[in-house]
Parts: sequence; C-alpha cells; structure tokens
Amino acid sequence: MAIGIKISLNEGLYQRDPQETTLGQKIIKNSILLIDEIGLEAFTFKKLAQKMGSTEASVYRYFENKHMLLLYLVSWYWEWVSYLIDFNTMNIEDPVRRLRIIIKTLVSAQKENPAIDYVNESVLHRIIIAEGSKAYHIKAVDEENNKDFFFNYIQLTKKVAQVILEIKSDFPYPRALASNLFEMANNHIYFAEHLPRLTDVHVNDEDFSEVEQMLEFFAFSLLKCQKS
Amino acid sequence: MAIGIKISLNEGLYQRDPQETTLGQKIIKNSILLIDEIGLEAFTFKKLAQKMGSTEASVYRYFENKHMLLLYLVSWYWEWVSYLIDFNTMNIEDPVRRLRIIIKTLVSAQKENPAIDYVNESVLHRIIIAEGSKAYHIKAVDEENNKDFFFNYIQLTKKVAQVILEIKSDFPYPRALASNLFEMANNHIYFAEHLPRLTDVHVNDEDFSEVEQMLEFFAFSLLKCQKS
DNA sequence: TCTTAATAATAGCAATACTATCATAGATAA
DNA sequence: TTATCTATGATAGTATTGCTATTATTAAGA
Repeated sequence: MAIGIKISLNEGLYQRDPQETTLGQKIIKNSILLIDEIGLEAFTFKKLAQKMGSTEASVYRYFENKHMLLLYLVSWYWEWVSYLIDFNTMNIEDPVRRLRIIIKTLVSAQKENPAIDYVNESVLHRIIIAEGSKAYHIKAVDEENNKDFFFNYIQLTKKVAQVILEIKSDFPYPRALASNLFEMANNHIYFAEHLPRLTDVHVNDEDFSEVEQMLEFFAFSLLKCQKS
Repeated sequence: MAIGIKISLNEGLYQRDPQETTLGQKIIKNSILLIDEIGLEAFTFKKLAQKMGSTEASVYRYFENKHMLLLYLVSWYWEWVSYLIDFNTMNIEDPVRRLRIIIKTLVSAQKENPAIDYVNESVLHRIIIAEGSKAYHIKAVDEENNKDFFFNYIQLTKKVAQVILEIKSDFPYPRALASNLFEMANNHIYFAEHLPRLTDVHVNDEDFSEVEQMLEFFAFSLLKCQKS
C-alpha cells in the first residue's frame, strides 16, 4: 500500500480542500470520530470545533454544511474502495476472480493497511454503513447529481458492472447487481449488528466473512456460474 | 378492499394514538404531504402545525419528535403492505405464485384502492422510498429495537422468508433475500428516478413493472426455479 | 520587511426543538 | 343542571442549531 495517496474528489464538495492543510485534515479526522461517536443527527460543526480545539467558523470555511461534509466522507470512502479494487485486481485476467476480489474488498476495505494517517478507515467504514445512504436520500438529489456529487459511487458501480458483463455479457442487470452488492454489503453488516432478524449472517468484531460468502452466493447464483 | 381497517401499531411509537382522533388523523395526513413536499430534513412540527392550522404543542401531544413520527409512518406502511400481501395471497397454495404476488405488492402497493381516507398511500410510498431507511439508521437503533419499534418490518421479513423456505427449504439466506427484496424495491425506484446510472430499470409515472420484473429475476434466479 | 492568507475569537441572528402555562370549548358524569 | 374533565389552542420561554459577519492575530510568502 502506497503512503501518501491523494484521493481526488469533485471540487464542488468542499469550500477549501481539506486534504491540503493541517486544519483540513484535522476536520476530516475528527469529524469521522465524532460522527461515529454521537451519530450524524447529533453531530454539529460547533461540537466538532470544540473537540478539535478550533472554531465553528473555521469549519465552515472548509465545508458548506454537515451534509456536504458527509458527502465528502462518503465520496472519499468509495474512491478509496475503488483504488483498493484496482490495486487488488491488478494483473488478474479472470473476471470471476476479479469479482470475488471486489466482494472481498467491499466488506473488508477497512482492514487494509491505512493509507492516510488522518483517516481512520475502520471508523469511516462504520459511518458509511450507518449513515452512508443519507448522502443521497435528500431533497436536492437531482441538483447535486447534476453537479456530479455522486460521481465516485456511480463510477464504482460502472466499474463493477463491467466486470459482471465480462463474466456474462448478456446479464440483464449489471449496474443493479453492482449497486446492490454495495448496498447489501453495508446493510447486512448493519443488520447483523443491530437488526439480526433482517438477515441470516453473523458478524463478530470485524470478521465479515459470512457477509462476503453471502454476497458471493448471491452474485454467482445470479450469474449462474461456479466460483473458480 | 375493506373500508375502515385499523392498522395496529406498537403503542410506544406515539404519545396519543393518532388514528383515534380527528386531529391525529390530520397530523398523519398533513405530515405525509409535507414531508413529501419539502423533505424530512426541512420538515418541522411548526411548519406542519401551520399547514394544518393547529399548533406545535398539539402535534407534540401525539408524537415525541419527528423521528417518532417517521417511524410511525414507516411502520404504518409496512403493516399495510403486510395486510395487502395477506389479502392478495389468500387461498393461494403455490409458494412460487405467492412470492410473485408479494413482489408485485411490494412495488405497487400504492396503486391499491386506498383503504383509509387520511392516508394518501401513493405519497406515503414516495416517502418510504426516499426517507424510509432513515427510520432505523439512527444512533438509538438497539434501544428502539428492544422496544420492538421495528416490529412490522421484521415481521414482514419473517413472513416473506417463510414463503422463500416453502419454495426451497434449504435456501441458506431466506431473511436476507426477503429484506433485500424490500430494499431493492425501494432503492431501484429511487435510482431509476434520480440516479439512473445505479440501475438498469426505468420507471415512468407510476409504472414500476420493470422493477417488478427485475425483482422476480433476482429472486427466482437465486431460488433456481422457473416462474410458474 | 511588508503583505497576504489562514485561523481564532467573538458576536449576533433567525430557526429549531422542545417544555410549560393558562384559557376555552365540548363532551361526560353527578 | 351543574360540575368536571379532556383535548386543543394560544402564548411564552429556553437552549441549541445553523449559520454569517467582524475583527484580531499569527504564520507564510514576496
């Protein structure tokens, strides 16, 4: 794993690029910890500033509001997963093996060696699981989609859909299967931990292997091919 | 469709039962319309009271806060879907046909003849699609789950999981498939309308037949059996 | 050394998320 | 019938949220 990757994100997501400054990095680092700790609803820029030893006004210079900060974190996460997928599937020809690696990466991204010291990938993963879908379940979804604010998620879907089509070129729902794998990966980790009667899998600590198995089962059953 | 069904919900969801009084019914009716209109984030009890010609304090006598109101609406919706499924699958023996009817009901519940005059089922359906998952993506999920606040969703999952097991008794993920069908039904209607590159299906107006087809394809491919 | 840019410190304001009190109108019970 | 009880309305008040604005200070660059 390379040190010092810069995750490249839509510039419209922030007012000032948080990756460029120490304060920006502190905002990212502490917002991840604080959202995880108290939840998105209770999270405010004032509390964040207090935790960081900075001020509300300074946080507002980086992000327009907490929704944009969430969108930034979500985009960061999916871009990072996308990077991991590229890295882990490099030089692998067989699309079936590529899809298996994609699924593994989806559920265990947080276990990779941390790439960037101001992002706790494991905690960020929890946030994506618990709050991620709130980033696009908003009234202004069309407007923000026009500004390409969901670019990273959509690109990743496209990438995985292409692998699916390599496996079975006439599969009728490649993008739906791809996005569903992402949603299921997160939902069923959440269900296993909080609403266990909505799923059949179990997780303990950070062992998500049952989720991985289930996603493989779903994907390869639909693609009517054996895991190789 | 019977007139005057009373949807029975966990009493912990409300302070005073809104189904019992005119004001309560007005709160349900207008909150559905207002959340749909301005979105959950912008929705407040003050705005609701203004729209209704009542007061903030009166609304608080029915619901502790807007989260509980959302949870009430979501529970109401799933209980109603559950009722429709029971009604529509009555006297049908073949579990494969039952599952097809369940899927149809999931995507087109809002088209059934309205059962209750103070609930606009079509608008409520839009709210569930756009905001429904926020009902359980909250910090207090475990606490609320202990109070059985997600009872209706969990029961419905159980019911559908049983049908799945009737089709294929050794299917390893009956509850996960059931809950995934619900999530997909809502997500892909939302995606088709707002983030079309995350799906392969299209919807126009209230024609969700492509979503229905896709869910059938997913379910029956996984269950490795033909639609009958 | 001068200038600029970034941050801190502080204030302020409108809206939100409630809680409390009191008045009143309608239904119910004595 | 009167008394009372209950639901709602009317009003007020408080702490917090979600910002914006102003000024001071500090660090970095020219």
